[in-house]
Amino acid sequence: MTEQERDLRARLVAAGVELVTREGVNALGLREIARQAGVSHGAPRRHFPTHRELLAAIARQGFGRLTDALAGADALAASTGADARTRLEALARAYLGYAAANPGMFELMFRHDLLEGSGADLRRTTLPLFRTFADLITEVHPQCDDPTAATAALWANLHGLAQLRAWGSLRLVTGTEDITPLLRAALDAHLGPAVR
Amino acid sequence: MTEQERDLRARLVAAGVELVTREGVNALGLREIARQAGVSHGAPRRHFPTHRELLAAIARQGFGRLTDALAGADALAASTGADARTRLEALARAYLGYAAANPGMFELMFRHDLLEGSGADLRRTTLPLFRTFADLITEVHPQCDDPTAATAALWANLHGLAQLRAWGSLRLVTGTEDITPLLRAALDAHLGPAVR
DNA sequence: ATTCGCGAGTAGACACTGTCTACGCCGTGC
DNA sequence: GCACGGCGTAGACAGTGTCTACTCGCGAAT
Repeated sequence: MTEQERDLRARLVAAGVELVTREGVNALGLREIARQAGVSHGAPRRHFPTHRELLAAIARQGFGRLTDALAGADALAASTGADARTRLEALARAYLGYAAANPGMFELMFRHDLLEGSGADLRRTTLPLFRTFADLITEVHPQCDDPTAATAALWANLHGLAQLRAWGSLRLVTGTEDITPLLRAALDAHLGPAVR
Repeated sequence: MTEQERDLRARLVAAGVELVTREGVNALGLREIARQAGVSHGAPRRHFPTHRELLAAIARQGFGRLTDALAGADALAASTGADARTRLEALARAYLGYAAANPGMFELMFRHDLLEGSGADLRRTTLPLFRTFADLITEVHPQCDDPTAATAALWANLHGLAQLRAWGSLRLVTGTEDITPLLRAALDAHLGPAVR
């Protein structure tokens, strides 16, 4: 059983991932994905009742890869005996790095109009990711009275940096493509300065 | 000259604003906007060479309203003799309030795939908004060495809160629809605690 | 005053999309 | 040996954005 003969369901998702990575989210037409997978335009219907459910499956793959990237970055940082603050910085860099390296996929993942109906499932896949952040936050801020709020606020900051960079306004405002000073400012704000 | 007889260009934009406010961004088909304005589907082409340029004009209206809302909130706070920190809080609330009250418009405003080509102009319209934030930031943090980065980081935090709330993940994580604790955490992080 | 030109809106064609339906095909179980 | 059910094909259908005649009305120039 070769690559071409796997389950059509997995092949369609793989074709979609390939497409969204190479051409962006508006190249993810149902017929285009079917063409990419080498089947007729009616074939996806046997595996996904509607176009949006296929897109949701593609986005799920993206969330999986993002979670893997974050887990890998955290494991790498933890293996060097880094403290919680440094590990959080590694996580943040991994989040922004994924968004920058996969702009089309990142856009799809948070396009709730395309994922409506399966959005609840997708949102749930971010929960372990969130918990990783929350655990490190409570380690950095032991006497924080609302660690969930602090974690959500930091996550929102990272997410906003990713989105505004993708939109192009950060380069307009800062004059450079490099957002590491912005990331540093955000981390310093939420976690306190790096050196105390 | 009645409401129905104004320039078709303005009427199309008004119809689009109405549509996106009532039905969301995926109701903004070119033919649908034309129907809403009471003209044939070819009429918009005389005023907007392509569908995206019409959408960009609609989004421009949204940015204008957002800027107005922020300016109004800042003026109101300033008129009561509030300090910079309180005015920044009012601005932040106005930003999140606009995003919550006009979810469709807010989504359209940052959908760069729909606004490609006119995106640069739209981004520029956010510059005065950004300067308002930056001025207040330098007032709160006089000896900040990079106020632009601090301002961009705060803006990204607000934007991320707006987007993640629209996406629904904040409610999943915090268990409530109220994001004021998150906003407070973000403001405390970037500006320091309210009471020093 | 008549005619010319042109801006503006209409209507239809075209290629494309997502969804639905009828059909054929092939492997499995009785 | 045969019916059946799952899977992919192919066509129809309504809808979309864009493009191209076509018409109508009005202002200007002769």
